[in-house]
Amino acid sequence: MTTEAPDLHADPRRAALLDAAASLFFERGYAATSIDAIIERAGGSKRTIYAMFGSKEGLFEALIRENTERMFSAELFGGQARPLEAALSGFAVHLLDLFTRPRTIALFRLVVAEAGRMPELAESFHRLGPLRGRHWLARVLERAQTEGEIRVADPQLLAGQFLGLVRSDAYFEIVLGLRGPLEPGEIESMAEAAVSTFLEGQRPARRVNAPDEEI
Amino acid sequence: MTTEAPDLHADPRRAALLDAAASLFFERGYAATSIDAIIERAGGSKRTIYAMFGSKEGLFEALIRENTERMFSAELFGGQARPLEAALSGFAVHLLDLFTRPRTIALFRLVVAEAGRMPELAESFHRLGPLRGRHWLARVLERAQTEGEIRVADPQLLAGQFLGLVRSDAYFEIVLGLRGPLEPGEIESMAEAAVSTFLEGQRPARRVNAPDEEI
DNA sequence: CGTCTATGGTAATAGGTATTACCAAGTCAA
DNA sequence: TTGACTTGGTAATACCTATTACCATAGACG
Repeated sequence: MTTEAPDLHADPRRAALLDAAASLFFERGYAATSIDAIIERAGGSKRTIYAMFGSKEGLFEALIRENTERMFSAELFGGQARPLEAALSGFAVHLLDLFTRPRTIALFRLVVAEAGRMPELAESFHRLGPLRGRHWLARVLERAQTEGEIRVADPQLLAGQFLGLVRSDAYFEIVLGLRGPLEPGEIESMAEAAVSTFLEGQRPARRVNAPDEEI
Repeated sequence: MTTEAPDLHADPRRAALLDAAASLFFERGYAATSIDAIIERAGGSKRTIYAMFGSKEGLFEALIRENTERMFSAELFGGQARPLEAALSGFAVHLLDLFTRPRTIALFRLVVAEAGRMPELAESFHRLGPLRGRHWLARVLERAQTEGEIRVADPQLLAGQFLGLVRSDAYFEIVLGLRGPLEPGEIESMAEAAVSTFLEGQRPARRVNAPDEEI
């Protein structure tokens, strides 16, 4: 009883139930996963689930929220902010690494699948997860503007552009299960390519100097 | 018996079943939709469904395939290819319009939800839908390279970058149900912004001429 | 006219579902 | 020891599920 968290953490029963439920929801989806199956994997009694989470949907919501918070932990979005090129590269690598992990993909699929029927769930996933990254990025872009490295009309819109550019089409394909998670080398080259296009564009005739161009 | 298509088209029973099934799957998801509910909405008998599609999954696959083909009809990806800027703008507008429609979003959610359990379904959705757009775009970029408008190392990768840039973060948010479909004005300004960043980049210090810059 | 096939309607099969109830066993503090 | 509580285990409730079987009708085709 030294410094006890109010609700979560350090309840092994609760953690076991959430773990079993997460792996089942991840592999079978929400509707196809039964409370019986969760109990069969975690042990214990259904009463415990209903006492702790109220309903199947309550269990699902708690699970999505806590997994989102754990996966998108704050350290990922706190790197150096200067110089801009390095900040963007580092952010892009973190983003690709995090977003393309199998567990992150499974979580995203689950949220997308139920987004039409559980709008608050999708909202909380976005707020606790991806939105934090976009806000951090927008702040970086705003600071770069005050230092004259870039001219920004709308930092949020520009941050959204950069996010899309980094994910490119590869994220789309991974979400669809058409390719497995990315190799570290792929992540780095995709991040470099995204930063380059974002800053310099693809029309070389208008570039003054193109530093590392192959002949 | 003049020019009869081999399997689909012009079978009103089949069309009614697929229509009812589509709207139910779209609003409830795959697992939560029952054959009984489909029959209740479309009329007829369950035997007919099993005679025509073999199983619930067969019905689902046929429905996804045919809806994908219809929504991503070829005309959308056949516009003018020159000048490059106009081609990219037109493509971006079409892409945003198509991808953010409620029916396209519902279809995508369904495919993503089952991508882990029905990989061939996701593959066929991608091949019959989004992939066609990327191939068209890659060809446009390749042609622009031969005309000297752009320098392209890997047309497919660059096409993927452009697709991500156009979708930006807005598509992500629409898929999550956080904002409704885009207004035509939004679509056009997002498309313009994407083309500009793609071609010119965001570092004005290195640009030689920036045509329409506000003071 | 008689088949043949496709369909609608109903019911059977063989389960599975979320949720609540009930009861025995354990846990903890006073 | 007493009481308050949280659990595990089992069973009941009141359905819903995909799939197959059966039968009567209806239209098509020779």
